[in-house]
Amino acid sequence: MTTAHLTPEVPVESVDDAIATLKAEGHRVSSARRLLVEALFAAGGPVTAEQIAAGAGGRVPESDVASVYRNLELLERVGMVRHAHLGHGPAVYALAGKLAPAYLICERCGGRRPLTDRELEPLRRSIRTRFGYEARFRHFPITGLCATCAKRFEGEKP
Amino acid sequence: MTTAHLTPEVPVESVDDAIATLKAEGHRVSSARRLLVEALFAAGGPVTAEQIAAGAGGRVPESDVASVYRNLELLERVGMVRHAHLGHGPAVYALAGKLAPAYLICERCGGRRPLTDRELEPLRRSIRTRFGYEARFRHFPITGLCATCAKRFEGEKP
DNA sequence: TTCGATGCAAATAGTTTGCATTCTA
DNA sequence: TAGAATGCAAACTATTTGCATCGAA
Repeated sequence: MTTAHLTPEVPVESVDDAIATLKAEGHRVSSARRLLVEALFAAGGPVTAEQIAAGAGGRVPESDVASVYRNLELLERVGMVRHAHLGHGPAVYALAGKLAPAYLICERCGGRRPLTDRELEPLRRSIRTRFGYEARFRHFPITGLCATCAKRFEGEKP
Repeated sequence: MTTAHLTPEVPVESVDDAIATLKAEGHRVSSARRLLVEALFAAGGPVTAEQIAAGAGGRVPESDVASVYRNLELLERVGMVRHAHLGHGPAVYALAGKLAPAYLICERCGGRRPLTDRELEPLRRSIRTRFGYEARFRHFPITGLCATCAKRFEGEKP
């Protein structure tokens, strides 16, 4: 694990923007890096490293998973990418701003409900006030039961 | 992954109590199972499967990791044990009631602050009211920055 | 004496690392 | 053309599974 999750987000508008940002930070731009950025834009939302390597978003010949991981880490250090663990499987990665600041995930049906910063603020404030923590909720999901499953669950276990 | 996290907790008072519970449910009691239960009681709090296999709590010769995992899963199905993922490493397991219902974990220093059900209730209520979710927070930590690190962090990134 | 439980080894998933080669700046 | 980045293979961590053997009931 790195401390990349403490990096401030650096949103990029386009592939070219991303490439320019990389160059500006003194990094080289290889075809693997360009493909990665293109795949992230094409995906538009959270994807796994494996998906990207396999050619997410229609990109056919993608690069090696090892390179994908290495470059995702670079993009994350730069702030263009963020990742989260939304369950037991592989981590998901997305361009800054394309990964919700938090997710409610149902332990029963797996349903994923993204939350906005606005929706999170009351929770954050409550935790700040009562425990002195700056809760982020970003790296792991808030697990529980969605309304539907909660109802069904009650019924099954009376 | 199983759905064991939906199992209601079945607290046990002692090793003998646990053994009796297992028998009552029709399970056999092997020395590996007894050692596992003893290790969990000796640990008193969250431990990893590896730690147990290595002989946590002073138990010297413990059993194979595979058996430890298999038996932890059994105990979890029965409700005597619960596990959580508190970070990127291995899962931690504890006897029912010995694992806090949620943890605040600092992304910076790694500090772990257990929360009580009483402390969690306002958060749960808020989420219930606003999103219709029964949030549990049990399986993954609430990540963020503890008061100390939040202060230091602000200072470093003005 | 039977079937469940064990230990061992091998498989698996996700991710990381070492290294010779390739390519960018 | 120097040094960074790549692909490939191998290592690694956490966990699961197959299977022959063992042991509890």
